[in-house]
Amino acid sequence: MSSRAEQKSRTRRALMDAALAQLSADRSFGSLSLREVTRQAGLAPTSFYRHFTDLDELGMTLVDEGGVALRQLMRQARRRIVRNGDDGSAIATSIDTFMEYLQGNANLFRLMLRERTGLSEHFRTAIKAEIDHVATELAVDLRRFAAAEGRRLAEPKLVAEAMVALVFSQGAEALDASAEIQEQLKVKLKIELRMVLLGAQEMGTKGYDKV
Amino acid sequence: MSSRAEQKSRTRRALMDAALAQLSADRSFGSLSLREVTRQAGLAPTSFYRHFTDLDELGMTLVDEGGVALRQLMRQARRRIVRNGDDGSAIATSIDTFMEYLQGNANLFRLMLRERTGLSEHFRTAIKAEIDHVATELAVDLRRFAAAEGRRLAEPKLVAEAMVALVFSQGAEALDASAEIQEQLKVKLKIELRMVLLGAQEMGTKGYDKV
DNA sequence: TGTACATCAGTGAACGCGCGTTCACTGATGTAC
DNA sequence: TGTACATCAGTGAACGCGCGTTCACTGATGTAC
Repeated sequence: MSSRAEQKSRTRRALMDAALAQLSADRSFGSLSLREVTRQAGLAPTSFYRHFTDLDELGMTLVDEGGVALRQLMRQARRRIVRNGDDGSAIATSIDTFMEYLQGNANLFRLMLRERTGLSEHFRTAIKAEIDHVATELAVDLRRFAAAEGRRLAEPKLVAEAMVALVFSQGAEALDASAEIQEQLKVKLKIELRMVLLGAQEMGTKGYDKV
Repeated sequence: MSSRAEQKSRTRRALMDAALAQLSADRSFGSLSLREVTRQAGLAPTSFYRHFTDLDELGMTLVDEGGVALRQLMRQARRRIVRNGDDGSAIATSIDTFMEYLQGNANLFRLMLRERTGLSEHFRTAIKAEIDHVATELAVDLRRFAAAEGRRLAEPKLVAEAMVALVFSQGAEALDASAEIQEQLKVKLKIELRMVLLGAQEMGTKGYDKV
């Protein structure tokens, strides 16, 4: 890459980081201003247009990045679980991996969580697609684990969706919590996920009793 | 109440309704403007100050209203369940009640959902408190139901929190969905809640096996 | 290697706009006698 | 009931401010020969 192109992509990155930094304060993406973002990146407002047509385009780029990071997270969790062997702590390992990821990508995650119910249809759809992707992959894993243990699991996709919903819900709380509170959230989350999995196994084994 | 005071409270209501109406479009509360709200309410911008010191005060009033509505919802669901007798469909009845409420108070619910992860610490704390209140009440009910049926239920509070998280997560999706999709979401939600409850009963009966 | 020209990331001035807030006001409603 | 005065919800003009966007520019980097 030419040094001019390198410089350009560095600046582009600086703009994205500036936007993420603003999100870490109590800001929704929709309340960001182009001038603030460029100011934080140390650029003139007009320079923004050399990189993005508007803030929404920058936002969608960040959502894409969040999606990529989520998939990395899943892969890493899977690798760790396999490495550990099946010592029955797949859930705990996944949660640990998730929480580590949360620490390292807090602002990216904040964007996903905040705009999932946020401003624009466009954003919401994109984020929903990323989350759905995670749930689908998880469903495949759950099916595989259940089969490997010779267990029946009712509705693996629903189990996965419920788990993802719970993880994201706790994740939102964990974002600005102290390390101590985060530990408590991990314990709670672990029990909640167990309940879902156990219930699904029961339903898979004994059929859908009314509750 | 004097007619002057009545008129004043009508205007106050009009401002709150105008803000809620704006939220129904793709707007987060933080992106509302005082001028837009007063314009929609048919008032001069300056009139706003006769009713609220700023938009945040109006917002907190709406959050309070959302909390009241949530409690009404719980009471209504409980009444219906009792009326139906225990035909084993307590979950279905609760979900139906919730979805009806969602329809009737869409904008209020949107505010709660959107600002739960949203702008200000102040808002988030207030909304979290309302949701926690719901979970606590639900935990009491769950404990009672379980006792009535002579079952053990592990961690009723966690079960309640997981259920509330799932209901709110699906609620967010249901908000702008078609009637058809909403039916699907209800079915999914019902199964997910069953899983949690069944799993908790298993854990209550057989102890906390590792998963 | 040296020279002449093209590209293009970043700039600074300028624009019109909607914003929140202030202020002194108006006139209907409420109150005291 | 009638009169004089007080209250106060709602107003319109005005303010300074930060915003997004346009435009013509600069000067370093890249390219052709």
